[in-house]
Amino acid sequence: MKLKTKDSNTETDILNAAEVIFQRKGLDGARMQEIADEAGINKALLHYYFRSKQLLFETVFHKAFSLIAPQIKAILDDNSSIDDKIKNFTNNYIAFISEHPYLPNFIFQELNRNTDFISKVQKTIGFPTIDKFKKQLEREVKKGTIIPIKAEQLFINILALNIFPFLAKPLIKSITNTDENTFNHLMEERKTEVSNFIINAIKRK
Amino acid sequence: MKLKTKDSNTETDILNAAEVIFQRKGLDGARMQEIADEAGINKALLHYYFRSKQLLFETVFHKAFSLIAPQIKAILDDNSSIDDKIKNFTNNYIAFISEHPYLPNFIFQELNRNTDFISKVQKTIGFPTIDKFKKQLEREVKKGTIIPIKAEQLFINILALNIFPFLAKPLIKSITNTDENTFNHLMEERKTEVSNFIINAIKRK
DNA sequence: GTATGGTTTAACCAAATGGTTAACAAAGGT
DNA sequence: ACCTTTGTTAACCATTTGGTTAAACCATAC
Repeated sequence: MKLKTKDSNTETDILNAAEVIFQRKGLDGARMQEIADEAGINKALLHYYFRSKQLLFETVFHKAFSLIAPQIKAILDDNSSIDDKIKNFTNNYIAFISEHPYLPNFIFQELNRNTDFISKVQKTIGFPTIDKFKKQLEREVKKGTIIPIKAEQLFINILALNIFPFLAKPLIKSITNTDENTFNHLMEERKTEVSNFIINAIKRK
Repeated sequence: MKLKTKDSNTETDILNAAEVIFQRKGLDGARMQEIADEAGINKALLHYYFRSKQLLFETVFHKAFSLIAPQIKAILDDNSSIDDKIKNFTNNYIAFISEHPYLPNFIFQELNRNTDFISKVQKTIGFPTIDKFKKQLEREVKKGTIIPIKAEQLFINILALNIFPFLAKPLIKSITNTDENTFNHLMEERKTEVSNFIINAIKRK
């Protein structure tokens, strides 16, 4: 028998369980019964609290996306220097994902499967645009501290180098023939490796 | 009524249809009936030719993976210089994916969902390891033409910068506020942008 | 022509799945 | 004590889904 403490009510139990199952199996692969089991409750309760699978899923997705959005916002809307943005994002993001390894896959997969999610989420979350970053970068390029590069391309590169390894984990582990520990060690190294790489790439010679 | 030409038999019709549906919806999201409709045949024929959904899926996945594997192999096992490897892969891969935009998502998603796929595929396809590339890179680093960097990290970076934009397409389009055409144009630019970026990053100053 | 073999289909089936219902339990207010 | 609201459950339901079957179709060989 499950005892409820003050901070463990059924609703958050369900959300936590749904998070685990959806991130592991995706929207289509997840079973409502499986989520109920994971939460240790009756299946009908899922519908009592969240009406439908779709709504439960959207709640989970929204929550997941809310965790990542601010970090991207930091690159685009922050007042720090380009160098600092790169260093901070690299360091913070890799640390963050190491705690939530399923998150990137979950988000990108469902974003691709259901394209209108992004417009839905865009409305509810304060969603960043690239404009400010663009101006900042143009200033730096004009100053001559940075080689000419489009803001869009640099932004893509920053995201790519940080996020991709976690999306491609099984492939990378297989090709580089590394076990879980060695992979984690590689990611740990990337906290500085990646920012050095980027800064080196855009620095004037 | 569908006429069969010499090179259009039912089996390849099914494979083509399955490719489309599986890449669009994933293993769990795809419906056998939908694949049959796409192929313009009776659902029972799917089982006549491929026994089960799982086997049909594995055939499609295997085929998809076979398209990408040789390109990765080119980085790792080729005899060309590091610079050429980067230039060629960048140029070829981006061109290739522009023709098969669903491919990367499909592969990485299912690779994450079903980890033992990779060992299955590894057995049937001549699958590259990183050893040769590692030695080549160590030689270059010792020569002093390239800054010190681990082969694993450089390899990850090359893949990341090339593959990630296609995985993150919906997010990127949304944040950079670009339409389909502009996105494609950005990718076209990356054919040279990415290799310059990488080479700049690893070149001795 | 008709026997033979692979190919294709409509109809069918059992299991699984998201969702509902009605009854019951707990909690809280009066 | 009694009633109302909220939370929880077992049983149930309609539909969907992967898969099967038995009969029909059709080319080719005899």
